[in-house]
Amino acid sequence: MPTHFKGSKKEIESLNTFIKMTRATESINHRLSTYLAESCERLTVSQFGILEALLHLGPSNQKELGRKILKTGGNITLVIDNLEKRNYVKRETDPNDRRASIVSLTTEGKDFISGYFPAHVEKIVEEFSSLTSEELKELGRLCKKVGMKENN
Amino acid sequence: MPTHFKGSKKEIESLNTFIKMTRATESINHRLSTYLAESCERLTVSQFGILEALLHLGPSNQKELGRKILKTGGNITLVIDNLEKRNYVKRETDPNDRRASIVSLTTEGKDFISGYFPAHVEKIVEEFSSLTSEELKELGRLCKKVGMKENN
DNA sequence: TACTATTTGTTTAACATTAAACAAACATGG
DNA sequence: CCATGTTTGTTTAATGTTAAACAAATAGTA
Repeated sequence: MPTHFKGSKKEIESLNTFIKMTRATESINHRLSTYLAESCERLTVSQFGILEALLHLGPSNQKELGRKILKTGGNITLVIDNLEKRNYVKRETDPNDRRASIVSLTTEGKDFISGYFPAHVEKIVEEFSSLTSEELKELGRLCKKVGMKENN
Repeated sequence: MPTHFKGSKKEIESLNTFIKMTRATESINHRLSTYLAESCERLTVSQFGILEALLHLGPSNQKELGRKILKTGGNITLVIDNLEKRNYVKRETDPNDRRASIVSLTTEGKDFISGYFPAHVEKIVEEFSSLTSEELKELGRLCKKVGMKENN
């Protein structure tokens, strides 16, 4: 559903692209999130994000994890609390800095995420299956170009 | 930060594009949301979304609004409750269907949203200013193509 | 060494978000 | 007309999300 706004060509095009981009991202995430919740009772996208980060980065402190998945400190605390409850991760005080804790995957967590990840990848490939290889690359390039705006 | 995943070319490209797309959308939304909260004390993106929809569609029931901004019924109730508290919207029972309520902008809400909206547009134009006209259109086309996947 | 600035995770408050359950109202079909 | 199915908004429970405030720990400087 395009915007009802009446403005310059540039304005309308920008608004419409923003809407399409937001819609597409939300749709994909919704589908991924639904599939995830079905595959592992009520696991959420943010919890998955932490597990994924730990799988690839290895044990990390909360600050690093927050930076990796772009969430705030308070949020990380909650998400990790809930993952701890599920016994997917454990926290240990960092011997080098007692303010910090090192978060790592438990055996259970490792088993889950390494088992699930290929299905996750499969799902994502499926989400972009309507695009050609060239289009996929171009979409990535354009998103990166837009997202880089504030890095200058 | 690209994925650490080792897989086929298609898989890696899909994952990377997904990450870029998500990152870009979140960045833009974060900046818009910050600007919005500064412009009107603690107004949230979802509240703005309802106001925007009402500005363009006129008085609507909650179901329509939920469909327009792609949020669930329970969430709409909360967001509108909070907008009502700010006296930006009002609810009236629909005379044709007593289960439903018609939500409309108050004078205050109308003043705010019609005054703020041009700045919102300006911000979005700015967010996409790194793209050429052609790129902007192409980004929109690709996002639409991806997002349409589940409409078949 | 002492003081100040910075950092790390936690807590708090307010709001968002979903799925599921529910009640009232409406629509449909026999 | 009545019974059944559907719809609309609300409530509930669980989780997410942010900014701000805070305390403990660390780093830097005089």
